[in-house]
Amino acid sequence: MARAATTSDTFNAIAEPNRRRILTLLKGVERPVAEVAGALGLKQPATSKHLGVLRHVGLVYVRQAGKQRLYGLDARGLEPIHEWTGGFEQYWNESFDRLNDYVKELQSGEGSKGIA
Amino acid sequence: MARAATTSDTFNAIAEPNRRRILTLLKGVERPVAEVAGALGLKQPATSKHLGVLRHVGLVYVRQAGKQRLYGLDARGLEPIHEWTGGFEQYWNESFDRLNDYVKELQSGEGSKGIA
DNA sequence: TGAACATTTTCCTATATGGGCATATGATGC
DNA sequence: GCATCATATGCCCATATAGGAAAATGTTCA
Repeated sequence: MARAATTSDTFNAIAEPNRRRILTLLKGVERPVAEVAGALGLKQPATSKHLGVLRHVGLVYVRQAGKQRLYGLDARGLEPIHEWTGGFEQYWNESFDRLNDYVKELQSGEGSKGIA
Repeated sequence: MARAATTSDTFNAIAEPNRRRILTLLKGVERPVAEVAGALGLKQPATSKHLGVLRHVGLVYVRQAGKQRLYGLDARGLEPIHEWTGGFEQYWNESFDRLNDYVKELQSGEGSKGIA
């Protein structure tokens, strides 16, 4: 089984670097596809597909403005991810100490293999 | 070009649901591979591969303990993601208002196509 | 050294992806 | 309706995955 469809999972949607760049580009500003494409250095069709994925997971909305379609940010979908990672906050501080202890253990001799 | 290798990008590493479950399982507890596999309902080799990916991006460390290899959480790699999503916090509140305005605009008649 | 346990690695398959190109669809204004 | 601009879709390719099965490697202990 391959990975879960990017179109249904926000984590997967933002796993693609260009899509993260798009979200950043849309902070506070609505932009037409061509403009996003230019900023990314991608062809318009590729950009359109990325926007489509972001739209499917709801991170972006579109509205018609004349001949153009303006894409805008709907960041609400990022909150769950922020919360999920936030649930590890207590550990990424603690990690330092624990790993330091582990390194010390290695240096004192009886550790087994390499770290990481 | 396909997506950046999951082995080098934390965003990509946590895009896989089972890997997220693994990280959760390792909160505050080191566990041997077999135990993780049991909890996930995956075969041991598949689990080993997921742990390998997490190890490559540094979200997990291993240490030998007798015949077993105990995996532990190193959550530091999640902080950048927390920060990245945090950079959108001001927008996921604002989004409500903006989208509400948009919806109102649609209902009042002159909007163009569908939302989202 | 050899047996037994724990985990990793290799090989294989079905599937999903990103991007390019060419083309279809949609929207505007005449 | 028609020509034109803006975007979306269909098709193709090279590549990356997840997971299974089988075999290889590593570790402990007698």
